[in-house]
Amino acid sequence: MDLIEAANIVTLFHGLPRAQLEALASIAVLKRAPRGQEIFQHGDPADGFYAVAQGKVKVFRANPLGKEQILHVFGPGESFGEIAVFERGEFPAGAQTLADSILLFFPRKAFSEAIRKDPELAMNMMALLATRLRQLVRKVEEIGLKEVPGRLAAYLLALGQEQGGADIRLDIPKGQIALSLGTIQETLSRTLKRFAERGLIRMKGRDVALLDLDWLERLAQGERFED
Amino acid sequence: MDLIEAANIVTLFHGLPRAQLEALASIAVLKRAPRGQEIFQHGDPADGFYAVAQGKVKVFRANPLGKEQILHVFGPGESFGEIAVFERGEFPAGAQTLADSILLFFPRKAFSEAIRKDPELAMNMMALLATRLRQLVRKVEEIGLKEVPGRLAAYLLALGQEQGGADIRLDIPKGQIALSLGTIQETLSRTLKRFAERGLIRMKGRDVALLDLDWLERLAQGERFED
DNA sequence: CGGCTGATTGAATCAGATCAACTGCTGTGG
DNA sequence: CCACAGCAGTTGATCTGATTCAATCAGCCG
Repeated sequence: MDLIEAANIVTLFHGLPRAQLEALASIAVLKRAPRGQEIFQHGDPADGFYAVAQGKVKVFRANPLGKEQILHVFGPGESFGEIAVFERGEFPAGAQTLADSILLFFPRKAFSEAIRKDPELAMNMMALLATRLRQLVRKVEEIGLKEVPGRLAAYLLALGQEQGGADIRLDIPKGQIALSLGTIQETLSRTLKRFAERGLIRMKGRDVALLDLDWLERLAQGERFED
Repeated sequence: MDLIEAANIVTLFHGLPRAQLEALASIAVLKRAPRGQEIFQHGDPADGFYAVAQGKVKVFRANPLGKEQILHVFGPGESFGEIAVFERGEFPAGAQTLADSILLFFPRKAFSEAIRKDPELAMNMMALLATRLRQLVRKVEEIGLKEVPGRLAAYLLALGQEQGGADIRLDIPKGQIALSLGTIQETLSRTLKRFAERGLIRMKGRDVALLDLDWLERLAQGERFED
């Protein structure tokens, strides 16, 4: 995979003319990172942002006691750490790969110039930041307002959308899903089991079949899960 | 208060030349809203964003059961609802005044053009979105990772920064503070009492004196509150 | 065949929510 | 100026969802 090819799949760059794409590719640095590799830590000096060409990266915060809250898991085409471009300073969260990955790194200064010169790119960036903002708003809502069954239902339905069907495959370990939902592995395990017992889903290893979409939908809306 | 004067205090517009400021003021609509007024609801069609010239506005999400999570409280100079500029669609949260307020409304279309034409304004907007993102990341961390005492300590310390001293005055009702911390009034009341009993703070009505900054700091870092 | 990581299950515990009653303050109108 | 309505805040008793601690199990790879 070469730089141009990699840059091409970054959604942030969609709709840009070829020349501009090449210019961006020329400032990018290709990085390979095996599964489990740390990209940056919370508090590291932030002097650029990343895009995922291949693989999976989680962005998270952790507290001193070791508990962790995943903010988002990014896949191919998505970028993360954009805050670093506009605010000098430190990354507000850490990032680590969940699979062998290929990343593009865009140094702050060079990218900042590119964006100042190209209004189209700037608009794309603002749209991206707005989307990210919306995601986080949803996350705050989920964690602050819904109980675990509601969050799980929302997660499963989102996966269904993404994978286009009611038969889905969990793409990351359950423990990581739990951290993303603001809970822990044990609780997730129990909740999945309850879902299965009530006929909401059928589960076998990492494969899940969504059986009662209607009920899941209601749970995701915030309705209580009464057995 | 006239439009220009109002637009001048919006931090998003800081550093812009006078002419540009006037152009922006010319597309703005001045709105007065008494305390308790709803600005927009979650799900309303979003065709512009707002800035606070005077007063206080809370932005929040609520679930069907009536529970509410405040995302942020905005004061003079701050703007909210910017997502509406870049993503057509619906507001992802609701907004309501917490005090008699004067607001500026910027219609999506006109502002969108302004931003496309003025790279300086675009950079300001990106910086603003990045800041907002950082705030939300912190919020997710607080709610997902810290217990109520930790969140409260962080809130009090932030107020201390803001008001420049260890003697602070709660600027919104305690019930609203609770909703912002992802808890409820009763729990907040009890936690404040515990803080006072341990000598962390002294409280009289809405006035709070921060006595043990060190301990508060440690709590805000995520350390447990053992009595 | 161990050995490791991921996952499940059970029992005990706890922080915080809920329900309910009560206090105190403030502004309004007789 | 007092009485009363109404909201904000406090406090107590109880309940519960979720975490914690601990043990066990399943699957996979070298």
